[in-house]
Amino acid sequence: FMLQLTYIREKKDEAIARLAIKNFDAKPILDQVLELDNDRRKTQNELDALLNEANLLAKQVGDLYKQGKKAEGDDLKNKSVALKESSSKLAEKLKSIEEEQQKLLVQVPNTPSIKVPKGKTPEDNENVFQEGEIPKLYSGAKPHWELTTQYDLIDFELGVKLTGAGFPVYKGKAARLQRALINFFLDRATAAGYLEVQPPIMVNETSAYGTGQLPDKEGQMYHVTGDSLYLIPTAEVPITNIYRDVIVKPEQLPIKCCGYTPCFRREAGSYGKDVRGLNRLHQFDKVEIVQIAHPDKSYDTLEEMRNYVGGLLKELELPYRTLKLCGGDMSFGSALTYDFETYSAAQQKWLEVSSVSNFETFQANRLKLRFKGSDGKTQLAHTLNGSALALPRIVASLLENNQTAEGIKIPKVLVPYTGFDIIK
RNA sequence: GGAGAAAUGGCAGAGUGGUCGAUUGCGGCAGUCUUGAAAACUGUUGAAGGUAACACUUCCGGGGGUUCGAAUCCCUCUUUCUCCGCCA
Repeated sequence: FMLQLTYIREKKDEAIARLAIKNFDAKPILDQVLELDNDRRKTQNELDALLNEANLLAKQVGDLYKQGKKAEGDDLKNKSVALKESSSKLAEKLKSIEEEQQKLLVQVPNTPSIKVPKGKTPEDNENVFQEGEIPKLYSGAKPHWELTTQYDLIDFELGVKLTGAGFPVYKGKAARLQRALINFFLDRATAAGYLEVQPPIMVNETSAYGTGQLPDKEGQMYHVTGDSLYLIPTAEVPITNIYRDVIVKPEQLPIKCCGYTPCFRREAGSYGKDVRGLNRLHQFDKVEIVQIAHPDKSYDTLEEMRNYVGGLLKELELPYRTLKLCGGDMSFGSALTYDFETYSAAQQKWLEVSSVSNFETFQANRLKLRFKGSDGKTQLAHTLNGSALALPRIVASLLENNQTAEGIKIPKVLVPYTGFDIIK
């Protein structure tokens, strides 16, 4: 998760102006980065010159020994030893400069797209689309955490016994509904051209670093300390890391992958109503879509993904709205993000069910995910991802919005997957 | 888990201390020939830093060491293969 040095070097003012949209004052840190960069290049030049000299000397020493000129060879050898000392000192200096520079760089968020609205709080997000009627519920309507008990669907208490809060147990028709949603989402994604992958749900440190979970968000992941592995917070991590250190062929773009995985999040610091019922869990299921796109096409790709996710919600007959996030509400790595929210009728509030983002080169830079351009030069690709979709809040919305005096109705499109059309 | 072997460019596979960033083959790209294609022939073909462009530097699984000099020797970690054990 990093900006490119050449970009900072060439367009510092633009970077500062754009980062201001995210309410990030970049000038001091970028100035420092560039200062270190000058230092770095200067040091590297000096080091290169020394190493060059040492390499030439080594060759001469070899030649002299071959010719039997031992005394002259020994003489040069001593000179070379002295060179080595100063070069190793310089190499150390270079390393520490690079480390310092890296430490600063990873603190700088991605520059938002110029399309991103200014703002600081969720209230400043721009509602760009809304679909469906907000349903009027009958007088006995309940929030989903009461429905799940009433219909014996989800046992939160049992999850506490087995594991802890935020690890619910789905039973009977609820378990079947989970499976139905996963299959429905995967079927739609593969039909839309996404390659289904089933990745590991634990990743190593390098992968967690590659998509930016480390070093900053370490506390948000479950860490398996014995083997130094992390439980994935989203399938984005393993799926995107498939392309770490890969140079793809330009004709392969766009690359489209999807995958279902459970997701694990510690959600430290959450409390109260926000975590009630299915609103926020430590373990939940999600189908993720990921695309790797040519830089010229990535915003078209983002719109395509946005339409795709909206289509899913429409098929599920859920009222939803699409928000273009303002600078202050965007994530660290995103250049442009659309959030999808479904309306939870019984809770009378919008629930975020998907977030679709273009990371431009920010992730690719860390991942070293590149392609060979038409000019023959390798350059960074753009990465995008989105949930399509996360299950718990979809389930919450389905239960609440579709409750009737007779029972909870299942949307038509899911019936072939569930095998029932109503929960009684 | 125990014993042994190995890790080199997109792939295969040479290279065991000195002009080796690396022979060669395949693949890719460009050209010759051809109406076009194939075949054949010729050339070209890794990445990163650096430069206006060169130069130059670094990279032979990762890390460390020996040496004037390491793909090559030593240590260590990881991974893969073979055999044995265990197991959904």
